[in-house]
Amino acid sequence: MSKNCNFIEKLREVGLRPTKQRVKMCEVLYNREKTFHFTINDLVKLLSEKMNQKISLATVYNTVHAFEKKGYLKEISIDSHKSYFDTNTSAHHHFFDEDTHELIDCDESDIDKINIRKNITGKKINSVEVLVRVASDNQTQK
Amino acid sequence: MSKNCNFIEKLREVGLRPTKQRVKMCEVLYNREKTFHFTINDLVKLLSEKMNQKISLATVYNTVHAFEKKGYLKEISIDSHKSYFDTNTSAHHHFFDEDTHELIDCDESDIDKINIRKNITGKKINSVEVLVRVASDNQTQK
DNA sequence: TCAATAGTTTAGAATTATTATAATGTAGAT
DNA sequence: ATCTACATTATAATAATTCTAAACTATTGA
Ligand SMILES: [Mn+2]
Ligand SMILES: [Mn+2]
Ligand SMILES: [Zn+2]
Ligand SMILES: [Zn+2]
Repeated sequence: MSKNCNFIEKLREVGLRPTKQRVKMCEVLYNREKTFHFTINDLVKLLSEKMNQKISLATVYNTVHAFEKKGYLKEISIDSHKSYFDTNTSAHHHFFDEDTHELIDCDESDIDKINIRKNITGKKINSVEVLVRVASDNQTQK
Repeated sequence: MSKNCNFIEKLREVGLRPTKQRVKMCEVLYNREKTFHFTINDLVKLLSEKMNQKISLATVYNTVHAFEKKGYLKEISIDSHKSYFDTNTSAHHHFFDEDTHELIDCDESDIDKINIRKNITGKKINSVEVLVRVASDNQTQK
């Protein structure tokens, strides 16, 4: 979904009722310049800051999964312990900052197209994604 | 750890007491031809099949994490909902079969070396790993 | 306009994976 | 054989997520 789009209309278009919770979540998720990467916890915190009435945790989960199913969010696996989501649903690569636990999108130009030479019989490739883990390069004095 | 190595000696070398639970876990994990990819659940099932006395779940977790800390297991993130481990601790890429939830190692020759053009100030690259998701290519008849 | 209805929200309970606790057991040293 | 630090274990605790069922509401069409 694009910044400053009419979320009420957009939700209707994809067959989701434009409730105030969903509209507010759209605003928080999509009214921004750049891709947003978040955990459910991040999102709950943001929502409680930006809304007078709190949205229930169950609704946040329901809505995130509803948006994911409609193709407006994508789940990213970087940590086996919690789920990360991404408002950029296209195929793309990531940097993951192991200090801050932040995800950063790669541009097309950052990494060449990956060429897969192996073929698994009877299987087709659904996605090819690179994860670059980075961390502070401060050395402990030697 | 290599196949048919002396696990008792090996454990001692790295400062882990060679208890019967640890030795049995070594056998199950490392006495095989190929890399072993598993979840804790897989491992518990295997162990209970191959051992008369059962190993407690807490011990399985403790031991897996002990082996990971010593560099004999590596955690792989493909699914935010459970942890996968890998007896191949070197830097390498994976195929993930979304039908069977099986991980398959890539060889060096399967994917060219990834060239990262982007640089994140003050951060060094710890790892670059590719995950290729595959699934059955049966089409629903058109 | 205003019920009827289907879809939505919600609090709280349930489930699942994982970690912590603390009592018991044991490998290796003396 | 005894000691002691380290390990194992059952169980409880925690954390993330999903389920449930009752209350609520957006939309429809009489
Ligand atoms: Mn999920
Ligand atoms: Mn872990
Ligand atoms: Zn992204
Ligand atoms: Zn592997």
